[in-house]
Amino acid sequence: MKTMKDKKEQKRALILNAAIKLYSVNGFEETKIADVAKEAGVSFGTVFSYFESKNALYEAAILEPLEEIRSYFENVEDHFQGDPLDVMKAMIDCHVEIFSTRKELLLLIQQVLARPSRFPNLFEELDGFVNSFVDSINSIIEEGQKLGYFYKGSPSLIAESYLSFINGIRLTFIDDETNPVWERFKIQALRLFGPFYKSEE
Amino acid sequence: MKTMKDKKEQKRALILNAAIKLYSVNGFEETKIADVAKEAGVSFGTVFSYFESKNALYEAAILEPLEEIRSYFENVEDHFQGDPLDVMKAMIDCHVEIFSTRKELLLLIQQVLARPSRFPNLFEELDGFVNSFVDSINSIIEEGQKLGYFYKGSPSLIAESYLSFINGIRLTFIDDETNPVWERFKIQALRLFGPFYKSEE
Amino acid sequence: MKTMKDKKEQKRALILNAAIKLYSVNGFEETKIADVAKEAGVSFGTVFSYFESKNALYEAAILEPLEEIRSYFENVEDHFQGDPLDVMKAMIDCHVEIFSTRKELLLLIQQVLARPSRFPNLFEELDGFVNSFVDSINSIIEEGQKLGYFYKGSPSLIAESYLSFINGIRLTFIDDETNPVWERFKIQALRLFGPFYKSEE
Amino acid sequence: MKTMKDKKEQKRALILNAAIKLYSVNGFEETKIADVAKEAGVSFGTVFSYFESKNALYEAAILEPLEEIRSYFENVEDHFQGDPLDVMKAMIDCHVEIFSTRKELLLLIQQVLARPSRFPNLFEELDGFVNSFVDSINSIIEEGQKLGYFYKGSPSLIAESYLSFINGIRLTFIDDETNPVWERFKIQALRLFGPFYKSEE
DNA sequence: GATGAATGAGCTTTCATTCAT
DNA sequence: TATGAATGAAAGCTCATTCAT
Repeated sequence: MKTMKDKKEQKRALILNAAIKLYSVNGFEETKIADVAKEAGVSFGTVFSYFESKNALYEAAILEPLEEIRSYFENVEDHFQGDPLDVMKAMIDCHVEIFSTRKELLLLIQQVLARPSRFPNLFEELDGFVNSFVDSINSIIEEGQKLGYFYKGSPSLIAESYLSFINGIRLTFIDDETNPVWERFKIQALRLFGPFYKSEE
Repeated sequence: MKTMKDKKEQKRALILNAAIKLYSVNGFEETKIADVAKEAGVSFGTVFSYFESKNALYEAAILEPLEEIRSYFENVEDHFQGDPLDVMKAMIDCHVEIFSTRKELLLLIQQVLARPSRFPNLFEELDGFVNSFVDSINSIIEEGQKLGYFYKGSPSLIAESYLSFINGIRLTFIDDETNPVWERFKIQALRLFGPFYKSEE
Repeated sequence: MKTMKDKKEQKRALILNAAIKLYSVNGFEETKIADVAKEAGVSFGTVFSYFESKNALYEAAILEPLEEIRSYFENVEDHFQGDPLDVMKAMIDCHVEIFSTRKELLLLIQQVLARPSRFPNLFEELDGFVNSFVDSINSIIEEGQKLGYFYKGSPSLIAESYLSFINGIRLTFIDDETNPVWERFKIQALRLFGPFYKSEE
Repeated sequence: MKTMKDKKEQKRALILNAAIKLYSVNGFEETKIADVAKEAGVSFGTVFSYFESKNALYEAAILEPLEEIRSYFENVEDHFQGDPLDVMKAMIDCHVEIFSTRKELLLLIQQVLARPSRFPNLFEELDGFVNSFVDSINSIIEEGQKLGYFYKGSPSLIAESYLSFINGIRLTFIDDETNPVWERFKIQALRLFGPFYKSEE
């Protein structure tokens, strides 16, 4: 009994991962369910016994991985301790790690952001995600501003700038996945918060 | 003779603009030639007398507008004079103007960047565009670094950061088109170059 | 042993009744085996342990109930005694009772009659049923004609008229199931045999 | 211009007739659009440029022929003149002609009547048709009753009986199309109105 | 050159049937 | 025996492209 449930779970994951891969590369319309099935190594009827429709599979391919990273954006204070500067540095490390290794998810997210009217439910979800993040680091930025670490000015401007920046990196340099490349951008991300110089400079 | 040529040119533009609008909102696959024809106010078959195929129309919809803005990214020194700081400020003004008003083009560009294998010719073209820009402002950044305006470090890192940033803004806040919103981001863009503070702060 | 056999019999009946209900309402094609299973309260695969195929289930759903009523059409003389007029009145009572309460069976029969080439075996069976009925009351009608009760003319014409009439009522007023409605048609059925007036008129 | 419109009209009729033929024989679900196309001698994409969907084609296949016969059922008084008896005889002649030659339409109608919930719009239309007919001959029957031609009793009972009768003939003896067969039933139809004998008897 | 009817490949989705458990 | 996951044939429908007018 246990084994059967596990097997089902496993097969579902197989399909979902195939979907994530293909959707992210080819987009919703040009991804064919037959291709997903082949990639997952199942017959294509099977895809429909695990996911109700092509649309439902797309939603799952975005929302389920989103859950895995949600906490690192919406509960920043829970994950990173220390003074505001340390928190931001740790957060940037974490986010850069996510953005550099999760290209597929970010591409999927971008597909949705680029077509709000086509995917209204998903768009709303992702829009909420963005807003939650901005809210989530608001007080940290304010504290950092008081301590003189960060630029004065609207915390949400800074938060939005930061998010746009890492998102922009991901989308503009789509082929770069190597860590050293991403490593270099961390200092730039930090500079959106305040006038930081690398110690060795 | 002249008039007829003009009329043809005009009809072609009608179709191309309709294509830009619809492709940018709906993507390549979900944009139907019939919809483009209707939006352009021409008959269905006419689209095919001006553009060889759906693919060709897509390429034109991206490459032709790209030409209009190319110069502002690849010949920065020709457009903006003064010391490096002034040049960068003017360039940011110009680019923000372009990015805020040309949402459609940026969305189209993103569609291509997100799917290199699907649109290899276009991708190569756009990849070259990015690299040209980075090269183009290299010497300006170096000069600014010498003058102490800008952060030390790889000029291309700074250039790439900047491009990613404005692109990220465009893509993350897809619905914002109002100028005031974009205005606020200019200072953040500048901060990727060096530790700047608004005068009123 | 006995109990197990009974249980099987019972489960089979459960499935068959569900099939009769759904086939009659939705027709052969639009009735899904999964729906039959759900209606019967058994699991999906179980249907196939009792009936070889969807086709076999359909045949059973028609032929088995048909057996229950066959005798009242093919052995009229055995069931109704008296002079021809009384026999016909009793027969009409009986048939109206059957047609008014067995809507499902009549709908199934009609599905077959309407598509001889699709269900050749079933059609032949039902066609034989009709002919048997016509033969079966032939002598009664002849006798009634001799006694002056019934119209002169071909007995089979009268028999066919009668059968068509009750069948037509059933099919034309598909929603009427109330007995009073059917009661009114009895006198009309009788009038196909001879010029009868209700006593109260 | 005229020619083109005519050609389109002609092709539409080709498709509609093929649909009528196949739908009536095979029913809605088992009729494949590909078969209709083949029967009509067009490619199957063409079917969809004349009719929006399989459903729409089905509705047209029923409602358009229905219009052709509607008047003979809903405007009985306009078509048949004379005393009530003559009107009824003429009407029966007309209706028998229609029912014997229009098997396909009657089969289609029956498909709808048998599945009200599947074809609600069509069912409503046809139900209205039946009621209109019953209303339409009401006064003629009443007049015939006053003149002593017809049985006393509810005119709508008689009207419904008559309609059920010819419908029942059509459906019970699906294969008979020869006129002589139908001719014999006319006297039986008339006997539902009153106690008539053929002159030669 | 402009039109839009005709075509048919290719897609998503359904569901009877099979079969391992 | 009972189950329900897996399969894949088959269907409706879309739409880029062709081409006769």
